Amino acid sequence: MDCGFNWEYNSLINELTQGMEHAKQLRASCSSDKIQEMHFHMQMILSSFENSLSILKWTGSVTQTPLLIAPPVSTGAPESSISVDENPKIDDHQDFRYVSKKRKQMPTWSEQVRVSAENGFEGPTDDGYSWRKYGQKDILGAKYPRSYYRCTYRAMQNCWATKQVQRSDDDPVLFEITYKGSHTCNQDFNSAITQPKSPEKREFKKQANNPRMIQSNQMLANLQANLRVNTNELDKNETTCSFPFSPTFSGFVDENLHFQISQVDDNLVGGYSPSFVSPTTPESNYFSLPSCQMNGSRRIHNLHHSESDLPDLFSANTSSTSSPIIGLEFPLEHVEFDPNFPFDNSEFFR
DNA sequence: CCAATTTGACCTAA
DNA sequence: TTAGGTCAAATTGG
Repeated sequence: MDCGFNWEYNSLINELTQGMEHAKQLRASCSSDKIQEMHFHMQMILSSFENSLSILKWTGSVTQTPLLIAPPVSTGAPESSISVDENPKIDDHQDFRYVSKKRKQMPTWSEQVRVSAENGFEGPTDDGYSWRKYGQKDILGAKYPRSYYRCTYRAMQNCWATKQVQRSDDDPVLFEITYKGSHTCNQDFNSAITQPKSPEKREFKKQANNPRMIQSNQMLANLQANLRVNTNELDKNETTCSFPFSPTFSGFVDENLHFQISQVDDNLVGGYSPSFVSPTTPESNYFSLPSCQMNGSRRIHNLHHSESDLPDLFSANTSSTSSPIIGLEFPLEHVEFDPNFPFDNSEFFR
């Protein structure tokens, strides 16, 4: 059993274990009056079932896939481990540097996130995952540049999840976040090692004395009553969209966090998982164990985000991405709520 | 010093 | 040919 299959097996065990735990807690909640808690546990149980089924479906499909070929290990690029190309070129390093057909087949889904001014733009500062910005591009016809992020643990844990962030032309408080590929990393594990100060906090410190920022934040706070986090347009029409792990929960209000997770309607859940795509990158089926492990010599940063893109600060609202795949205890517990949320909103007030 | 971000160059797909 | 996506050297910042 190679590392990849091990991963699916462990994920499956993990999912089922979580499901059982939540079922137990649900049973306990039933004896009390905790409706919200019951709702939450029910969602988690459903999520566990869906994820488990997805893992099984995917594992089954992969074992029937003749294209799962061993790549040249030296490249280390994702495209090298599996290819949907009928004539995969596994010798040419150049062919693996840029987007391949396999990458294009990665599960893709979008979210529209509207800036919430509740609590003066306070909010979760991340979506539970660590992202590193690797590019920004001016897009033809778009007022704002598009930012490109990939998982921080790409090299460390061979996680090839990426996301693109595009601010809406018409509505500057609305951001379209496109996720490509699901996380195969265990960010819980990383976060357990250290919890460094988030870049948002560093950024805020930097900007705290900036009068313009103060004014902007005050003005933005005035929008408070009218704005809400919005994740309900998750690109239902995109047929290629497939989401390996179902949204974890929705509509859950955590009174301790003073934060409302946006509603995700039931149709959306159903529309997310029919065509399952690998919960892990195919290369994780090939690479041996070390690629799945942490590099202990490196300093591990967790829950950090770009300082330049607002949606990062709110993406933890999106139930679809808020839970780490492995080791999920309770995603909200890992969300940092930064009251000093830095937000370069100067563009609004030019 | 090290890690994250920025940004111009490069590559691919359409 | 060109727009979009990615790389990687330079820069920034803790």
